[in-house]
Amino acid sequence: MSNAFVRHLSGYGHLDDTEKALLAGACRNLRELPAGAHLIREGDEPDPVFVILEGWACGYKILPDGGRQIISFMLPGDFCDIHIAILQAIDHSIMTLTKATVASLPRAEMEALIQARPMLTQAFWWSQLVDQSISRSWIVSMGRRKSVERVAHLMCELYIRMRNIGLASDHECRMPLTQLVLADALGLTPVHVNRVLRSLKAAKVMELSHGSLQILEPEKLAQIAGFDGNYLHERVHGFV
Amino acid sequence: MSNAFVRHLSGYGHLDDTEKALLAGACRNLRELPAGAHLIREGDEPDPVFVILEGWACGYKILPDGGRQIISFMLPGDFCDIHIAILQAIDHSIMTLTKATVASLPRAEMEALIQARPMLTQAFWWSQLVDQSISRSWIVSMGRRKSVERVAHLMCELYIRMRNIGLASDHECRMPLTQLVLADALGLTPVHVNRVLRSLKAAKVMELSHGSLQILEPEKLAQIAGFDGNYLHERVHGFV
DNA sequence: TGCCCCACGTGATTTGGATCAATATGCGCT
DNA sequence: AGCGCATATTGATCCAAATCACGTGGGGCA
Repeated sequence: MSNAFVRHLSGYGHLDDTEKALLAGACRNLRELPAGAHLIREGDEPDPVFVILEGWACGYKILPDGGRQIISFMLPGDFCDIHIAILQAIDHSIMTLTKATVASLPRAEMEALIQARPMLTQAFWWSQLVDQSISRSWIVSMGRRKSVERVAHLMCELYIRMRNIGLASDHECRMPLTQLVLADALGLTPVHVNRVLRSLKAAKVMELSHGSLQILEPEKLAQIAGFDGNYLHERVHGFV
Repeated sequence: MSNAFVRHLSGYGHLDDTEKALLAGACRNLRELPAGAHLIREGDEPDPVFVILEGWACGYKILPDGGRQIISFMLPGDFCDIHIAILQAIDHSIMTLTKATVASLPRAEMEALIQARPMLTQAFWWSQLVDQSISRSWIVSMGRRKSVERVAHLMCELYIRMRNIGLASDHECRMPLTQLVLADALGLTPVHVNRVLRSLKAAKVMELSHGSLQILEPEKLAQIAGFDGNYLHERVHGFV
């Protein structure tokens, strides 16, 4: 399990082996969850931080009118709810999108680790900066891109993230998102997401089906998306 | 200047006086800039972090088609481009929205401070978490809220942030945003922002004019916005 | 084997906000 | 005082995406 964790540990490349081992060793309570299980639900008591070892999850908020907006995707190696654990305020829920293996890192362990190894605080901070960049690129998508461009952009982002943790082969990777999930992430309706996906397939640019993505014309896709992957650092380079 | 800085230093309430003084003391090169001046422009060489002492600034990205999306607002006491300084990648520009007084915190100073005082790293991290919450609430707005709701939500956010740094009086504060800026932040057109503002004024809910905001019916506004300010922590409570 | 549920697919219609097109209005500068 | 530019206002028209309505197909389960 440590292995799976350390292998995928993204954004933490500047940690030394001792620190990675400490982090991995502090994880408790390894569990396998089905798709659609909640790690955290608005209104729960916050406590541990979750780490995803296998599978995908997403964070989302529900609006007064019942609408759902997905605000983040979490892939293997990602920490799930640092926000919630640190700020002690649950302002969103987290749900698995696939069968997933997760471990929890109890608050007390995390505090102790951070005290012992200041470098870990930096690692969390930097990882947070990457997440922030992703959020901001979503803002740009939602604010200024049309539906096809949004879909294309998200596919680019997720493909690169999968590649960065070694889970993508050549222009192809697992992409376990239903059209409904995609719609809730992109601020569109499932109906319209469907039409967009068909048009991208018809244009032989990319195809998303049976939970996997095939990029047929990478340059074309990136161009439609206006995608510049610079904000997705495979690892954050230390500045100390 | 230290005074102005420390007074507004938001999200850093758990720092002790020594640390606040260190931070303030490390700032160099105090300057007054006119409205519309760039602190950082995509393509520049990254180096110092900027701190805003007086005035407002915003971060934005320009799209291939020339469109602009504003991704953040920076108020007095905010650090401007930690992203850029740390990740060493300039993926957005930062511009003043008003006449502003800024200081710079050179990278070298910042490194030294962080080394000397691990608590500062935590402060930056936590502050980052608050920023992230703001970004996520923007994603929700852009994805699932209609134009009036978006405008209302942004006004609520900015009013509370101003209040948190002591710059708002009772349901009234400075809000130096043109309708064009508002449009670029909310993913709308200036024309439509205009109509929304007039309708809110006609409904006697709020009024935005001459660079200042008056909230006439706070509950009504919050209700329209679906606003829950829990994510805007005046200060982050330590978890160590 | 058949039923049900959930994800996907597709047409017809509606609508929120964009776009286009003119004016106004205020404000710094000479 | 008056010119000139940036910002605000308002109407008419257009269009991307929502909404509504219905059909399809596969996979788990009794």
